[in-house]
Amino acid sequence: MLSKEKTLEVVNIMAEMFPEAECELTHRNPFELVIAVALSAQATDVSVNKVTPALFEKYPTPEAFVQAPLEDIMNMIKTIGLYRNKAKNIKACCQMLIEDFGGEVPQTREELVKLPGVGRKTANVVLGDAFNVPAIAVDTHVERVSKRLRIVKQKATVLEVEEALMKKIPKDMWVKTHHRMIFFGRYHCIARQPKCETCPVFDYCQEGKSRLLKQK
DNA sequence: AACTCGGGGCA
DNA sequence: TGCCCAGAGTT
Repeated sequence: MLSKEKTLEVVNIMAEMFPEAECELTHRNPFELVIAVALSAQATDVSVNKVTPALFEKYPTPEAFVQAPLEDIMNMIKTIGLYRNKAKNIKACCQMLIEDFGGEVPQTREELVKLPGVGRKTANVVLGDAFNVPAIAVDTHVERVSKRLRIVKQKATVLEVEEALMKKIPKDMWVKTHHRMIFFGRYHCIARQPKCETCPVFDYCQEGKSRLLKQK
């Protein structure tokens, strides 16, 4: 496995690659962030950003979503896939926000994951981006990059990835690290065709080396 | 741990 | 055409 020191070096190199790396999901407040990130499950950030502006303009608050016709929400998010469950989750989520949390987005992980459609990953994004609470959200990019670099073993679970990153990276860097790894995974260490030939962290990457050997 | 949801993007 | 996408919920 990649050592703590080298993991930190790798993250710093990623920071140089994407100095502006931040959440690409459009959001103006914690509430919109919760909904937008929940909608992004198994969908691209690009496709989510296409539907959220109109959605939040029409339904800006939990109260508005609760009163909205389910059919209309479904129709407005139809292009992102999994839209039936997601539309129902939005309404149920908003209902719970009103009934159990006074209409405000809760600021602990235990409370956040109670919200329908909000799992550990979404909760961690909200904690980090909306409330500045240190957390590492492990999505497909973070998981893939961590495994290719052997920061964790190949068969590690999502939770094990999160724990390993928390152990190897200083707490005050958690949120930024998460964004940098996502950018790195999205634009460089791409799932199907990683750009190993031009990769700044190639020297640290076990999978990159074996992949290049295989090509010959 | 494995399975399902799902339309759109891209090769 | 086939594979995958800033996951969550259920079994």
